[in-house]
Amino acid sequence: MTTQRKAPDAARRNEAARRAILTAALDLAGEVGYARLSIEAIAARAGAGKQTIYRWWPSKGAVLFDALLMLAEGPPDQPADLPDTGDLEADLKMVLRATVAELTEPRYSEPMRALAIEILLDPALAADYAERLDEPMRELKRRRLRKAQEAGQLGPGVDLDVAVDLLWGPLKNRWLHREGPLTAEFADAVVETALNGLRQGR
Amino acid sequence: MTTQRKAPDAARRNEAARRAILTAALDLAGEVGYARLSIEAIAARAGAGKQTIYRWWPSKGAVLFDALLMLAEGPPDQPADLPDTGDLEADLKMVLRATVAELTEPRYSEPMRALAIEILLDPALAADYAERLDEPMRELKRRRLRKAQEAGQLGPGVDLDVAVDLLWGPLKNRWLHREGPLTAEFADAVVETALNGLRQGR
DNA sequence: ACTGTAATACGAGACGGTCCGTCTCGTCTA
DNA sequence: TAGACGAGACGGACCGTCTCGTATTACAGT
Repeated sequence: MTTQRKAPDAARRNEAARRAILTAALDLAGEVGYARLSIEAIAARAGAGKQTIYRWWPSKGAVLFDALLMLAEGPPDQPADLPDTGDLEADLKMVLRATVAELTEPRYSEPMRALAIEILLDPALAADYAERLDEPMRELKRRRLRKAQEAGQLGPGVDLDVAVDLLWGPLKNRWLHREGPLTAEFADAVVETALNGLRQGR
Repeated sequence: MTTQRKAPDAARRNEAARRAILTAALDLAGEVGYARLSIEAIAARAGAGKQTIYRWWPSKGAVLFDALLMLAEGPPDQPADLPDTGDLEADLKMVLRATVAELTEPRYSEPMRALAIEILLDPALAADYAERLDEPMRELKRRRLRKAQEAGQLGPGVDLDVAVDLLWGPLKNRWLHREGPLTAEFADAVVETALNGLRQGR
């Protein structure tokens, strides 16, 4: 058995300290970016001891992850499914535009970029993120595309994972690598081009 | 005027030290990955003083960049253009498969991932990389696609930058985020799906 | 319910460690 | 003889662990 460092007692946890730490992490990530985001700075800003952070989170990335989850919990608008009006192109444009808006929103953008970078460096965090957020989201996307495929709106030979990569990959790339303007127009162009194919154009 | 720290005399540069440093950086990146790659370790491995590194490179990422350029200079197979046999699909598959092979090659993969991460953290390095490698490569890709478009093999409304993102973006994503197996089959699927569009399937 | 007690999370910060980027040193070489 | 070189000392930033009192909390026993 793994010699488990005695687990802290969740019942006695200080909720105010938890929120202060997550808020400080979010604010600092937005202000100074990933490169200068340190646990010491988070603790100082939150008025917390470093040990309080190390007691409840395994890494800086885990703090950021929780902080972003907290931020997303404001309005509990967690959609159980992607929109399905029957018009695949319109639905995809709506979803990708929403993704663009989210990735462009200043309050989210820098902390999310910091988290994305941390994920590249930390396999454990990557696994956690994949399990709790990425894979569920991908499953929603696959499901919507599968329904379209069953309705004959998608070629029967299309690999749904490839389709997801084709639609969402370009957005993620532009965002993470700051390779170009991330606009609703770009989202629309990606959807149209992916659906119709390069041969056919828009 | 910017108070320029007096530039070192390139004529007196020790070529052996330069090569030792670049080789050490490459080896260390492959062995311990980005997270534990330090300038101190590079200097120690190369038998060089730290100052020698700081004298000639502005950052750890710049060393990695030069190291990879050195590695790529073995066989000077720099293609001035992407292949054009007239068969766009076959040409694209060939190029994307080559990209997959390169990103999969153990000797390149880890150092390139380390460089990619460094680029995310260092705007100056990002600009340098974009100017010296990424933008020229993108221009080659656009050029090949433009010829296809002029030959009527690509829809006239297709934005060539979107097309490049659609074709190469999914590969880059899978590679950097280790999101799935990076195989020739995946490259082929991306090319086929992007060309024919999701509606049409393969 | 009330209160006493034992447990423990908390803020603060000291500690040794790694790595940073700068700065001397002699030494060697072009 | 000027300047690059290897070596490494230096102060500083953070790391992750630890040890302090202090303050809260869960859980008695009445």
